[in-house]
Amino acid sequence: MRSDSSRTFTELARRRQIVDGAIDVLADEGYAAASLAAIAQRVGISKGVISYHFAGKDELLSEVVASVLAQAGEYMGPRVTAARPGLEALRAYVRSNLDFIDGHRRGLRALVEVLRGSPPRAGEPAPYGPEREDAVTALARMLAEGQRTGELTEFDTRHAAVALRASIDAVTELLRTDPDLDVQSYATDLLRLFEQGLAR
Amino acid sequence: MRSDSSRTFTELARRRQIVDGAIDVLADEGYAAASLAAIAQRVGISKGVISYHFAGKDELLSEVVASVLAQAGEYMGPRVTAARPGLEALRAYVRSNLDFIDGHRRGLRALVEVLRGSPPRAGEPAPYGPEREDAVTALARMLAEGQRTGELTEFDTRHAAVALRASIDAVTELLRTDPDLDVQSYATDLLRLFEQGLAR
Amino acid sequence: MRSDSSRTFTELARRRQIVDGAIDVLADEGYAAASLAAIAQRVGISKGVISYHFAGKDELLSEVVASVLAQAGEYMGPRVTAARPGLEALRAYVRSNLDFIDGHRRGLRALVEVLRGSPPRAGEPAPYGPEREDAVTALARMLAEGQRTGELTEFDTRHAAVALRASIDAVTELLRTDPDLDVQSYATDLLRLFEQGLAR
Amino acid sequence: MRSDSSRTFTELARRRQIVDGAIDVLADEGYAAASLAAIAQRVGISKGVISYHFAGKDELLSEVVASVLAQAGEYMGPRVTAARPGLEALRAYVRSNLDFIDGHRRGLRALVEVLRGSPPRAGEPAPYGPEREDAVTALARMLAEGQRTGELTEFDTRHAAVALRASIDAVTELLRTDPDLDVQSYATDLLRLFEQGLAR
DNA sequence: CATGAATGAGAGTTCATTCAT
DNA sequence: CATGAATGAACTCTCATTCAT
Repeated sequence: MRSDSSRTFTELARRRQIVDGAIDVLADEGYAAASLAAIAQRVGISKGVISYHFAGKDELLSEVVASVLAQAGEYMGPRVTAARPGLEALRAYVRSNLDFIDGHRRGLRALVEVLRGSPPRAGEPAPYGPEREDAVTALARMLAEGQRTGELTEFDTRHAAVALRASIDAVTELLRTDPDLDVQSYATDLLRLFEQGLAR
Repeated sequence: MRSDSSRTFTELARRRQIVDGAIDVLADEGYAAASLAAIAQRVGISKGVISYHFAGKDELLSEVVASVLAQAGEYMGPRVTAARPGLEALRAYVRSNLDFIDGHRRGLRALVEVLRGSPPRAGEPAPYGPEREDAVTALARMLAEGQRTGELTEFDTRHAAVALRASIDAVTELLRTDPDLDVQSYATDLLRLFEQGLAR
Repeated sequence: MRSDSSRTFTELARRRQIVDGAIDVLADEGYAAASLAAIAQRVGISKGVISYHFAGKDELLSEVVASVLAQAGEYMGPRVTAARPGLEALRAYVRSNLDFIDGHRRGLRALVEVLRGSPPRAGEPAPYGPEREDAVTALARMLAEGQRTGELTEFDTRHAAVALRASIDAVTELLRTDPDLDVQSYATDLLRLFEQGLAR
Repeated sequence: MRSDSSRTFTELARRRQIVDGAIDVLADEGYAAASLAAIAQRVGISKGVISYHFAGKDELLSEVVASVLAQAGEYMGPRVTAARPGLEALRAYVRSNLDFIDGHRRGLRALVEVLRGSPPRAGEPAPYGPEREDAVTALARMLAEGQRTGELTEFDTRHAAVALRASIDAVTELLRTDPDLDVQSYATDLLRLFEQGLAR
């Protein structure tokens, strides 16, 4: 993979444009309908351009995932960092994550489509499995920090992290069928549940 | 849809065999690779046989889902019914559900593949969305029952049900990357978390 | 081809039943939709029965054609024979033919479907070409007879026969789009046209 | 449907080439044998190319029909227009139509194959039924014009038009079994028949 | 840089036919 | 006699990819 800095400005702009088009198609029509032809049409370019700028469909979809994850990181990072380590950081994490999900529905929808649609390849880890694992691990670390500060009781941090991440991720799916879901309220309830459930 | 009783013994056996083959392929190679050709090859029959016994791929995949859900129902049903309504029933639900997941990994893997892979059709509800919704609703009812018995405090039962179902479902995904996961232990932790989190 | 007399009564009844079913499907749904499965379903038997009673689909369709042609012959034959040779016989031919077409729309529709749908085989005469040719020849003979009696002038009888047969056959097609067509009136006009056109 | 002018020169050439190949296969082997594979093989390209240039088989076959009809129009139009309205125009119509049929046997053969082979779709008019109807109507109008000029007597113009069109169309079928048919002579006989039959 | 054109593999589906029971 | 079951070939169509221009 070439780094961003090795690319010209125009090239980066084209890639950005294509990735955005892919997100649009994925969000609106789903993984199966997100053919290169459909994406090219949405962007208003020819299929060849995509092949020219991306090694293949896989790289394009990776870029979609990376793009959304990067945005999420940019949004959540400062908020979590600003919080006091431990319970407060956990709250910031959950709140900012759900805020982000609520505010970037299309991007999240596209992300989930790629995660769900990508076929596993024999002999390789599940597609985007490492990313998931990293997220769980990071969350487990925050919970452990809460234990260290004494705000949280003893429990298996990985198990709790798995449950919490799943509970957060469920919202994207939920929003599809119920766009009027009050995400803020869900965040509050989720935090109350986990705080009380994991409190000392 | 014809009923089981309108089918001959041989036909039911073939359908069963094909459904099992589909589950195998789905579990091992994922949704995208589960072509009729692949399934037929796995079973050792020709593609035409599948078309002969099923109206189409959709019906076959529906049968895969129905089959696993029916098995789950058979396993969980008696255990939940036997328990005292309220908290005890909730415990039976979570335990038996995770037990079932642990004991039917391939079936669950296949189920998830179908749920994830099935492309949405314009103007229709998300594929198997109703089934998901039903599961959440059933769980919410159990939580409400716990509130009525006084074992659980007041909270949004739907929100909690969403989180709990997501936390349970996460296990199937988890088992793919970590087959050694101690599901029993996860069940215990999950129950502790939710019981304490939702207790009066 | 076995003769009728070499068949048991039951067998003949079954063949009749299947041929009638084929006519129904052909008339209602067209050649392309007239699969053995569709015909078997319409009759209420299994596909195998058809294969048992007919050497193949070709023989079945031949039988459909033969059946309708035989009916037409039974209807028209006596009427034409009863007429005085020459112009009167010609009138009887055209009238009774159009009468028959008008009264056996489904059979004619089926007949036309088979004639149109049957794919030509390399090295063989056009399907049912001989039957068509026979019909033209017969008609040409009647016209020649009219010339001999002096009722008709000199002209190429084959050319006129071709035109007349085509003008008659056109009615079946016409009836499809315009079921209210007044066939009697068409017959009258057609006869006037040809009589005057070919009169001495 | 895109217009010709929105297509590149190369694309138009390819479409032309494919349409010609389709005509060849249709004329030589009939509708049933005119699969995309057969057409592609005849042209010497891969099946995909056809799908690339045509939305589907239907569009290709429509193009075959349109192509032949357009050629016919180009040939007949000026000849009919140049003639004095009434009987003379009618003569020009019949003569030029049969001339065209005689000179474009393969195209006509292909046209007839498509017309005959195209399966009817439930709820829609018969395939290319409107085109047929238009042809009959146009002919009826010419006959009516002949009545207005006093060259023709009173009769049902639609009935006569149906018969005349059928008599003309019969030639294509006839040419298949009898390639040596003298079309000119047939045209002469047909005109004499109809002129005398419809004359005042 | 970008395009249009072409490829070829693979998808699901249909269907006439065969055969053991 | 009749059936249900199975076959295997052929069908149209889709799509990621490649390539000459």
